[in-house]
Amino acid sequence: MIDAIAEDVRKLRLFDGVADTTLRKLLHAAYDQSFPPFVKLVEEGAPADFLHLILEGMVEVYAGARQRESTMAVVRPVSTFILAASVRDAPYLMSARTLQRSRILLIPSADLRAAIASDNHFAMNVVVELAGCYRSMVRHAKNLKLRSTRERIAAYLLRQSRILGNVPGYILPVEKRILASYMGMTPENLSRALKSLAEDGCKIDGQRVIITDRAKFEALADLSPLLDGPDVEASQAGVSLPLPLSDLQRLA
Amino acid sequence: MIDAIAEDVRKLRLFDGVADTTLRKLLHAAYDQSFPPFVKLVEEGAPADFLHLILEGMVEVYAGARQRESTMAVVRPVSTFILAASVRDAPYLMSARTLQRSRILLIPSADLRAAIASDNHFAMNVVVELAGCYRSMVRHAKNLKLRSTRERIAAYLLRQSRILGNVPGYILPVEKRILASYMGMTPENLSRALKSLAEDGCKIDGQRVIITDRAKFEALADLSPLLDGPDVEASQAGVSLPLPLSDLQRLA
DNA sequence: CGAACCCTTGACAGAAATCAACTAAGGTGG
DNA sequence: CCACCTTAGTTGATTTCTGTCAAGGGTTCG
Repeated sequence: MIDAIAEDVRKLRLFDGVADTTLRKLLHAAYDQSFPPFVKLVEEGAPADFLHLILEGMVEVYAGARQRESTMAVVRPVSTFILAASVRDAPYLMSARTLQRSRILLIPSADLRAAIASDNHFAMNVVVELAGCYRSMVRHAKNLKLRSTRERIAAYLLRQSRILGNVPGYILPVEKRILASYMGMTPENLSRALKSLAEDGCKIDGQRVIITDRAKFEALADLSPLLDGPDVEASQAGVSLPLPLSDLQRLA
Repeated sequence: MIDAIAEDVRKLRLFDGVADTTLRKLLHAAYDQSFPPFVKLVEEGAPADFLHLILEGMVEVYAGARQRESTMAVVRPVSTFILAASVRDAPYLMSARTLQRSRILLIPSADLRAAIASDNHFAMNVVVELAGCYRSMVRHAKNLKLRSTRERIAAYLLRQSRILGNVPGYILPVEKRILASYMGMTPENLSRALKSLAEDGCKIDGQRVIITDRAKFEALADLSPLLDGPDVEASQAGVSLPLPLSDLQRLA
């Protein structure tokens, strides 16, 4: 079992170059489990007993307070989520639920901390991963505070295109209501804003996005590495922007 | 010189229990420098050549885009800022400037990374520190997305009171325009909102805050560890909420 | 076939940004 | 020591934006 997991887990930057003994210690008490869609994996406020790695599927990380709820990230393979709570042995600050059937690897937080303490190389990987998570969250906050809703949406849509190789069209990777929540607006507001983007060079038809006037749309989105991240780093970040890499998302 | 610094630096959780040899390596090429108020220490987009530690004074961490600008944090001694960029050898995502005369310790990022790689204990400290920074930024984002402006303000004001030992009154640690920016609103809006809080149990007179009806005000603020942090953790986080600990801030 | 649920659209109310004017306080230089 | 200047803060009027409520279309799934 460990060997089967190890193969998938090796793809993770977090374990890159880590000694086999460390990996074995991390995996010996780990669970590799498949969950149906819409299952709550993590409850905010609960003690962080496990580090979660998503191997397959899609997970929404969200937070709530006083009836309200907001999507903080959508995580796709292969990456970790809520690493920070695990290493700190602190309560989760965010909840998580599957959006699709998902395969999740659960590593006991105590084992994680032990591995950090004993394996220098692994510790360095955790540092880099955590720093990436932090930078993702900084970008998220910056987006909320420095861009208008139309700009946020345009930046998001153009970013997706760029990640897929500057394709002119693609399919939205997540439901619009989740997108709306992620970007800090209501679904109604997103709907209206998307419609209005037609005059800025981007047409949205259902789940399909078509960039009709790239130059004009780029001017509105005004992508910047400091707000949107270099492509490379985006895929390193554990808790990051939705990363639509599956074939399904390419426009037919 | 190193010994003089080492004494101050030892207060930092980041260096707690770290071997003297590591500390010496970190400090041998470090600068310990005093800056006047309103000096830019860090420019976003620039390569992260140094880890910054604030030993005395007050530093504003902020970000800009397209004319707009937003305060992301106000940092007080003794803590680090922009640790993530340093360990990743990546461009700063945020700028920083002094708000008062401040004493800053600058440690070359390369030395920092070398120390992480060679000293396991230090690496663990960095992991914990970074995780704290991450959690602070998550809380900041959650505040923006889950609370209304009045709630954000009330939570901030009550948090300060709590940090100072549940005092009924105190002096605001930073200018209101910076507070407004930090909380994602205009100064005008903050001004009006502050005034309106009188009917919710908190009177603001200039820089002075007086909680007149604690029960009522607590109900509005609705503090939660998941949004505001436990007192302990707040002071651990490197990039964190403004922490008004100086005597000046206690109400006469 | 019906029941959810997502998305859209419209009408409205509320909140926030903007613009402008004014006050107050602190610092500078005569 | 005072006049002046700069800047933070406040207040008001107005516009723009956003959330809310309500209704209807479309899809999926039992």
